[in-house]
Formats: sequence, C-alpha cells, structure tokens
Amino acid sequence: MITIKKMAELLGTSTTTVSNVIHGKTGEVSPAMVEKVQQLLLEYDYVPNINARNLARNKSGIIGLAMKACRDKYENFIKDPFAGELTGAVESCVRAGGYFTMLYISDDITEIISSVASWNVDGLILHGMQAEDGAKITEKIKKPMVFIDCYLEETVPDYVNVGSQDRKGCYDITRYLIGHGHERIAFLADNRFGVDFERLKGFQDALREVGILYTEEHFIMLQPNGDDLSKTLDDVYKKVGDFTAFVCASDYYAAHILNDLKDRGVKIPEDISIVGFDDNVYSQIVRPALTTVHQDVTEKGSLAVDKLLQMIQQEEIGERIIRLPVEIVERDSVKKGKGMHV
Amino acid sequence: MITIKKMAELLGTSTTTVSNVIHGKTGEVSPAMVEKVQQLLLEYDYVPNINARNLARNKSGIIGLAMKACRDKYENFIKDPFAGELTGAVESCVRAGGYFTMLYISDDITEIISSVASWNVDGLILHGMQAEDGAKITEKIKKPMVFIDCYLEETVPDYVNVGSQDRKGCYDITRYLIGHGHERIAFLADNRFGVDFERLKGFQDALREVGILYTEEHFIMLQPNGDDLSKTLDDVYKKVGDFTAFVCASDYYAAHILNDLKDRGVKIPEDISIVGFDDNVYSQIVRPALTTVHQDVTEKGSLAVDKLLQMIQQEEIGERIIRLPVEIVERDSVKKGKGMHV
DNA sequence: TTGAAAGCGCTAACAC
DNA sequence: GTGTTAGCGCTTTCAA
Repeated sequence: MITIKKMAELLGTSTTTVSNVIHGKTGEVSPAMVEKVQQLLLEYDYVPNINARNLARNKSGIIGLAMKACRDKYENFIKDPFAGELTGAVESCVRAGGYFTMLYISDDITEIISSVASWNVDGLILHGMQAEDGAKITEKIKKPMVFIDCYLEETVPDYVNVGSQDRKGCYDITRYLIGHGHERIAFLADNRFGVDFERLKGFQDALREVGILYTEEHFIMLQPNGDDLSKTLDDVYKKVGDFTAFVCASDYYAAHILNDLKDRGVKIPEDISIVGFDDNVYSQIVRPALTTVHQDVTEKGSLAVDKLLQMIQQEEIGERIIRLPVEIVERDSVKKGKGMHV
Repeated sequence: MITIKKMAELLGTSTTTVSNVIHGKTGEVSPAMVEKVQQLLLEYDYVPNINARNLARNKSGIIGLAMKACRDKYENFIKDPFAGELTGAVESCVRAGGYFTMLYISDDITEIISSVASWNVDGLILHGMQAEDGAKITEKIKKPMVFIDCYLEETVPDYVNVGSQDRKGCYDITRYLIGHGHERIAFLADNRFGVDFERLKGFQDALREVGILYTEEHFIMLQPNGDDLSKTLDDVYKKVGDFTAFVCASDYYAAHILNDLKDRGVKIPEDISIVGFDDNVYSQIVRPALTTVHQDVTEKGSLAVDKLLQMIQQEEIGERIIRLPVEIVERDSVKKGKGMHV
C-alpha cells in the first residue's frame, strides 16, 4: 500500500502538496503538479489509511449501531425481522451520508459502552435501551446519539428519539375491535416496559373511553422462551372462551398464537379475533392474514440516521421526539359483528 | 478521554510501564506500580484509542461483512430473514474473537471494494458474490476472506467457502416426493446461478435416477419484482394441473406460492404438493406448514468467522470448501400417495 | 524493573 | 505554490 509520504518522495515534492490534491484543494497547487500527483494516485491505487486519518482528525467516520439484545428472548437477536430491516435501513442511510456502520450487538450495556468509546464513533443509533441503559450510556459517551423506539424522557438528558405512535396505534385498533362489536378483549404481551407498555396504555384508553373497566384479567402475560412458550400457549388457549378478541403487542405473538389456536381446532376469526402490531412478514403470511397496525421500519431507521447526521453537523434538528404515524391494515383475522360503541 | 501518556505523567512514570500493565505484562513491572496503574485505569475509565492502536500495530481490528444486495429483488436486502440471521451470527462470533464488525451492503461491488480497502480490514466475510465479483475483489484486496454460499471454484484463487449441501438437499427432497408417489414435478426459481443452480442440479439428479427425462417444461422461472410477481403467480397457478408437486428453490417462494394458490381455492397438498428450501420463518408459519430442507444459518455464519480468524492467525484451516449438511423437515405440504420408485 | 524515543500514516498550522 | 514540522495515541525496541 502506497503512502502519501512515499508519493511525495517519488515526485520530489512535499506531503502537503500530495495531500492537497488528494483533497481536491487544487487551487493551492500548480496544474502541472496536480496532474503528476493524480497520475501517481491512479497508478498505485492509492487508498488512504483510515486509522491514521482518523487519529489525526480526531474523528472516525463511523456511526455505531448499538442494539441491546435480549438473549432470553432470541438466541440470535437480529433474526427478528424488525432488527434486520432496521439494520439494513440504517446501513444504507449511513453509507449515503458518507459514513460507515459498525455493529454492536450485546446484552451487556457496559460492553457496548466500551466498544463505542474506543472506536471514538462520530455518532450513535441506539435500540432496545431501557432506563438504566440510557442513563449509563449518556453519562459515559458524549457523542450525538439518537434512540429508536425508546421511552426515556425522564432518564436521558437531551433526549432524541424516533419511535412510532404506539399508544395511538393500539388505541385505534382496540377501538376498531370495539367498533365491530367486541367487548371482551384481552391484551397480550411479554412485558410491561417501553413500547409494549405504551401499547397497553392505548388499549386501556380505548376500553376506558367506552366505559369498560380495565382489570388485571384483561392482561395476559406471555413467556417468550422455549418451554415456557408452550405453557403460555396452553394458557392462552384456555382463555379463548373468556374473550372474543385478542390484541397482541406484536405480530410475532399474534401469528404464533393464531397458528397454535388453529392447530388446536379454534376457528379464527369465528371463535376469536386476533390482531397484531407491526405489519411484518408474520402478519402478512399467516392465514387468515392478520389485521394489524402498520409501522414503517425502514422510514424509522432512515429518519434516525438523518437526525443523527444533522446533529453531527451541528444543524438544527427540529422535533427531538418523533412518533411516526401508524395505521390499521385490515385483513382477515377480525370477526365483524354489528357495530357497537362506535 | 484519558490517554496513556497522561496517566504516565500523573504517576510520574513512563508510557511503556502503563502500556505494560494494560497488556497484563505484569512480569515486567513492579507489583507496587501495577497496583497504582490499575487504580488509575479504573478511576479514569481508560479505554484505548483503537485508531492509534491499530495504526501502530498496522492492523484494523475490523472484520468486514460485505453483502451484495440485489436491489432488484429486495428493496432492503437485510429484510430477508437469511441476511438478518447471518449478520447476527457473524457479529456475535466476530465480537467473541475480539474483533469488530463493519457492514458493507451494496449492489455495486466496486463500492464495496473501495470501502473495504480504505478501512484496511483484517479479514472479510462475503456473501452474494458472483463470478466477476469474486474475481474483482480478490484481485484488489489481498486479505484473508471467506465466502458464504458461493460457487466460485473457478474464478477465485485460494477459494474458501462455507455453504450448504444444496445439490444433495434438493436431490433428497425430490426423491422424497418421488417416494411418495409424485412423478410430475416442477422446479421453481428466479435464476439459474449459484445456489439455486446447484439446487436445480439436485432436482435433475433425482429425476434422472428414476428415469424421468428432464426437459425445460420442468423448470418454472419466477419473477421477483412487484408487478412481475403477480404475473408469475398467475403463471404458476395455470401450471397446477400439469404437476402434482412443486419444488421451490426457497421457502420464500414456496410460502408465497402456497398462500397465493390457497387464496385462489387450490387445496394444498390435495391438489398440489409444495416443498421449499431453508426452513426459516416462512416455512414454519405458513399453513399447511411446509415440508422443506433445513439449513443452519447461524452455524454457517459462525463457521465462516472461525475459519477467517484462523486464516488471520495463520493457522491451519482444514477443509477450504465446506458444505454443511442439510436435512428434510417433514411437515404438512406434501400429499402422501402410494410409494413408487423408492 | 523502568524509561526514552522512534515510528505507524495523515493532517494542518505555519513559514518560505 | 510549496515545504517543514509538530502532533494524533499507542506500540515496541533498545538502552539504562
């Protein structure tokens, strides 16, 4: 690999001159010299040594994409279609902005912090962070960062987040169910934090609005893991008689529950209606196809990177907390009774 | 951010000493000094500047994961469950080996090449490369690299690849169909290169073995894009009468075709049997669940990184061309007639 | 056991 | 226009 210094020697000139033409500052160099240097550049396939450049400039050209993996949930986090799509969107937007994407996936926030610190990333996109994570990372890392799908207003100073209208989406779809005559509706999720908690709130809003009293009976807690999952599925099956509709916090669960119930002979949507949230491959490919709440993951990733790049360039970023709009996608998993409470 | 130099000053010692205890060379340093340095390290949360370290060591600590995206196929490549799972597996294995993962996704091989070159990556994992790509990249980049799912024996010198038994897998499942009484079987794919071509060969092997003459009629070419896809689906529907079973080159197509046919009133597997290849979420979640050929993507990614790390450390890597075993997963998309030709 | 110093390749301030 | 030079933070050789 050829270096600037060597090329300068070869031409009997200085590194500054070579460096100048490399950076297109041809105003500072005589045309003849420019010509000669550019020839050498091509001839030797010059490629800058990024480590040296970054060291000298004290920047890195790297955008870190840090995702906290819940290893208890998925053995390989990025298998989740959400993670994959988000990663793809972020990478392509980062590349378009002239930066590179470095991936940090770990269930240990301190590991993420030290990796990020030592690479001296220019900015960070963060996903899956909870309150303490947010606090820790902003305390240690003083770099532009934007969160995705977090609810950390209280713990993170200068908080910037790109998320969805989780609460409204779930409110809407619950109202949709109610509008189709459903009154005995349950909400199913595997936790009560962040995104799922907001979705739960939307569910509660809808019930409250039509005068249904929300109680703990309305919440069915799911267990994500292998063995526990099948127990969860048993439990869900037992509740089928108690409700006419299930609002699942994600398509992932909605699809699995739908399939499991069907395999046990339950008719969807005749015996029970099921809706999800996300509108990903799960809801699209299952039959009956799931009525669900659509969110645009690619848009989410792109927007997050756009904002980050603006922050890096010290530009005005506008809204610091974005909730991307969501909309109901009607498919075939909801039984349509007479309208009520609409 | 504290530096080695500053810490040395603080302690009135030299950078060498500090550096030595950072690297655990405590044999070279007095216990008292070791103690003092370690305290400072903790107190100031010392994190090495990787750019400086790499510059000094003349390495980068980066493993590049380069995937050629077929933008004509997927607007966001990594949406594909395969890509997501592979990325996750690679990242976790790279991290375990003490390296970091930089992502390069592009449909333009020259863009990938120049990115990779300027980061001076220590090694490369490559996916989705065709003959010319392989030739170009090995010509320009002289670094350890391992390919995934490629068939480039002829174009790439010192070729190392981790793939699956594509040919055998497709042979097996075709024989499986034949064993269940199927004789009029078609193979469906959207191309005739690489992996899909190998799978086609396996299909042909099976037909040949039982004395069925393979003709162009047996191959149904699929169009991946939006509008063309629905035309493709029309075409496939029209062929239902001509065959008793469809061997699809991937679960993705198998699932979509299965759903589309069902939506048109075709009974699976009564009217036509369908099998796929991959055993990913598509085949698992569709109903009837797809009989398919299982491949272990996580294993594929891990193994590729293992081999790459061995190459970087100049160790013996054993087999240079790996074909991971595959196996049939029996589910419900094949009609079981009387055995024939078994 | 400790320290001084050269050097990794590039940048940028400054002098000529 | 062009060249000199002092870093950026870390590693590593060699001498003390």
